[in-house]
Amino acid sequence: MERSLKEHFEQTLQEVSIDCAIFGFHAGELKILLLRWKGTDGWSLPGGRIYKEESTDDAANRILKERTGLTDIFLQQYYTFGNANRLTHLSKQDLMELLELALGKDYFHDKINRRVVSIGYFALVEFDQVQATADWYTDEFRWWEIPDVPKLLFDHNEMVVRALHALRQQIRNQPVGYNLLPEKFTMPELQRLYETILDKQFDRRNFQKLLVSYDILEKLDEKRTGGANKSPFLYRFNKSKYEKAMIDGVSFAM
Amino acid sequence: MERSLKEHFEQTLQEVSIDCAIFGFHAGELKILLLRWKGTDGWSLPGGRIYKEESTDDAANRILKERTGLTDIFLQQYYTFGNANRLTHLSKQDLMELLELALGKDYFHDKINRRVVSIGYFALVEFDQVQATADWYTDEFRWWEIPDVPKLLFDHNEMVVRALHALRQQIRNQPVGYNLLPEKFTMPELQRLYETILDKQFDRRNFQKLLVSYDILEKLDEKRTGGANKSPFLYRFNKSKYEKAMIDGVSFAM
DNA sequence: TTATCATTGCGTAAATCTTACACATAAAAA
DNA sequence: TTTTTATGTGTAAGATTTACGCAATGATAA
Repeated sequence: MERSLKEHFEQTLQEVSIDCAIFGFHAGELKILLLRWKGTDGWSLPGGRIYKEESTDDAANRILKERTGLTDIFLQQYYTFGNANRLTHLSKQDLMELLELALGKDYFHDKINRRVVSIGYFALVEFDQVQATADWYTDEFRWWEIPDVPKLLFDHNEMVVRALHALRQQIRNQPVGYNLLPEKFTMPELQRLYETILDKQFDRRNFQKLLVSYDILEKLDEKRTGGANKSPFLYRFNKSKYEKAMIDGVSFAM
Repeated sequence: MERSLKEHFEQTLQEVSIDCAIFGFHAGELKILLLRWKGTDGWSLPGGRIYKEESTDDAANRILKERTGLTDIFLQQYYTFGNANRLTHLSKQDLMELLELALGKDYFHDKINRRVVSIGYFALVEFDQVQATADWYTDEFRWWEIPDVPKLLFDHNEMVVRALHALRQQIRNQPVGYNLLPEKFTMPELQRLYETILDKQFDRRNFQKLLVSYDILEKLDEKRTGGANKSPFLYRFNKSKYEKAMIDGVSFAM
């Protein structure tokens, strides 16, 4: 009995990885950071493994730091992917060729035949702060606008869809923007962020009223000049009030 | 390079398990199914491992079937637990004694020193339909009312808290009741279910109006007699409308 | 220099949704 | 037969959300 238990456990050992959907906001568009696998045209989300002494949250933060240089940013687990066939949504042939190119012959046999569980995290980062770097597997990174995201490796398209869904869920119950916008921003910029994430237009007067009602914004005396119109005021988040609102929750019901 | 990659992967192999918070509703109370480990007084959530050919969802459904005899019930992943120390929230000493009792000497060394990632699922079941059975590790099962849940093994108290939170989130965006109530039920019974899950009282007239507005209920000609009062009408869910509402979502904002 | 254009700041009315509450009625118990 | 308890139904007040008007400002074009 004890022996069979032990064998049973060894049989059910898994590869567990973490994949991060890293969202940024730039030029009025929501973007996601993708990596291209070495010598191929296959793209995927940044990911990695969990070390022995790490929690999954620690591993996700480490991976994020390795890819973007950033620490202390918003990062949240949203779903764990464990379809038995999640590595083979491409044809096995195609996948083998890609992985062989990227990793050398030795590896792909294991990779394809072992099941992999992946914990999905999503992160919100300030676009301009990111110093992206590729990893072992990859030799290029690029920010993609959400509608332009190509067909990705493995089940990563599903990951993007679910991460986006989680982000949209998030925005309706907690404030969003602290990690996505620069320190100072205008109300139209904040609105554009919400509109982009939710893919929906809002009345600017009602939007302003609602966001001001959260009591997390400080209106500054400065204005943003340069546009061919009346200069909008700059705002910034009050960090402690913002954090309180993250805990207490808000209701964005537009 | 290829070799070190391979070694790296072997080093990061994980145990992945699934733990299920199984909620039932009986005698006006929300209850959760717990198992007692063999020869000990340590309780835990029902759980198990993932076989090679299974998806995590399949594994969760299988575990649920093994413990309750039920198939086709509401089951949803809510969080993946991966704190490095999640098996040692009891003192190592205490845990070793418990596991040795339950499993024999051979096992516990592995169990304690290897990190385990557990995918949390919660299920909603019709209490009276459940034929509960214990598993390898355990020799007793019992339904516990939520406030009475004792200190559990591992990090399972945190799991219960998070599962309950996920259930409460759920109920505010999708209808609940199909799997928790018998086929026919009265409006006060449905209200009691909502009140128990959310731990909050509602005005019965407003509750009825809101639930009726979802257009998922069929009012029957029958009444429930026996109470020392006016007999309430029986209702049942219209399955197709209920399923549509599960997809489209509802807003329970009381 | 001045008029025009695009967009912002600010405010109010209408519509909708949520909450509070009242009275008649039925089934069992006294 | 009367009392007790809880149900069935409806309406008004309050709060929130949505729709929309108009004056003001900064850049640009005339």
